[in-house]
Amino acid sequence: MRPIRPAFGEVNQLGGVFVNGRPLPNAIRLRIVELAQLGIRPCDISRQLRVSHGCVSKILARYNETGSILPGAIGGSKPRVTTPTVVKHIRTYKQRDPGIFAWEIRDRLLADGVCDKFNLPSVSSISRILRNKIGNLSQQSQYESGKQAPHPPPQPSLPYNHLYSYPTSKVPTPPGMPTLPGHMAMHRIWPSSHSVTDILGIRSITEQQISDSPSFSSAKLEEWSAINRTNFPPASSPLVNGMDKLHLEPEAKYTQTPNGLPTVNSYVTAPSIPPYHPPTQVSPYMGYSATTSAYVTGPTWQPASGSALSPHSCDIATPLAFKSMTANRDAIHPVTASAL
DNA sequence: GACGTGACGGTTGAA
DNA sequence: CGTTCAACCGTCACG
Repeated sequence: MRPIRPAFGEVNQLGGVFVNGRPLPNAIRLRIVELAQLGIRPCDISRQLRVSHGCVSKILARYNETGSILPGAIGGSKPRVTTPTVVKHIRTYKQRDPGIFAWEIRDRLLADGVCDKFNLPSVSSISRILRNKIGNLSQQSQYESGKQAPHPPPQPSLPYNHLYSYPTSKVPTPPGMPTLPGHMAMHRIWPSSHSVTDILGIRSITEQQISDSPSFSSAKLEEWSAINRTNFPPASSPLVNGMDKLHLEPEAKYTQTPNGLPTVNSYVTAPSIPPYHPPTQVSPYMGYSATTSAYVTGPTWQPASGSALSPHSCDIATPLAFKSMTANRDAIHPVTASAL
């Protein structure tokens, strides 16, 4: 499993609880964007949610840029460009033309469709490959060329390369590919994504998944995780960035949602909203959950009561639809969490 | 006072 | 299986 994480994150200057190195719960992120959309100033959002203004600024900026409220993919490595297939092709080229230059190989990789411009190895990479992996080409090549087609296998490479076309989230904005405009980013693989528009107005897939499906949990999560960096869907590559950010890792892992979502409660005295209660099901990340709840339900955040709200609570008219949606999520996410 | 930004200490996950 | 490395995180402080 994972190392036991700090049972109680840390407390920032505003009194908010956070876990160093980890993203804020999606609920909070969502809340930040929501409030911003409602015209609340970032500084007020910061104070209200007890999130540093730098963070608020960052999240809003990201949202404006990508249309996603989700954090970027954390960890992992860039997928290698010099995949076995690529190496194989390079070898083949070299075999066929021992005097070929690295840049020529590069061109050929591109021309032959072995690579696209985004996963095309650099000349230096090719040189390295030639040096390290195909160094003994002369001998090896003869041997291999014997059993391998003289010409580069047309397709076998495709699936593989395809997979790496836009490697991962780690390469959100490949050279030549400008960061996606927010609106575009929002309508990618997961249309609903986390756009506030969707979240506030339209029932996004997410919401549906969560609120419509009582059993929403592992299945959907898997589905989501499949979108995550780990199992990156190659097909979505061009829009990878935004999509990638849809990974729900933080939410899922932290079980933050049950607690994190709550936010709504603080703003809305919605009778329909179930009283906030700490999840009884403990996930591996319970620690964080707890903190999150503290975080969210901090002193001025008394969701359950619905009355002891932050000063702004009454000023904000959160759409009812959203309220209920959130309430639903609130109720359901513990399951999600436990499923993990 | 509001806000953008970079340093910092931290986590994560593929290699 | 532990380490490395490069990505990301949020906070904080500065301007």
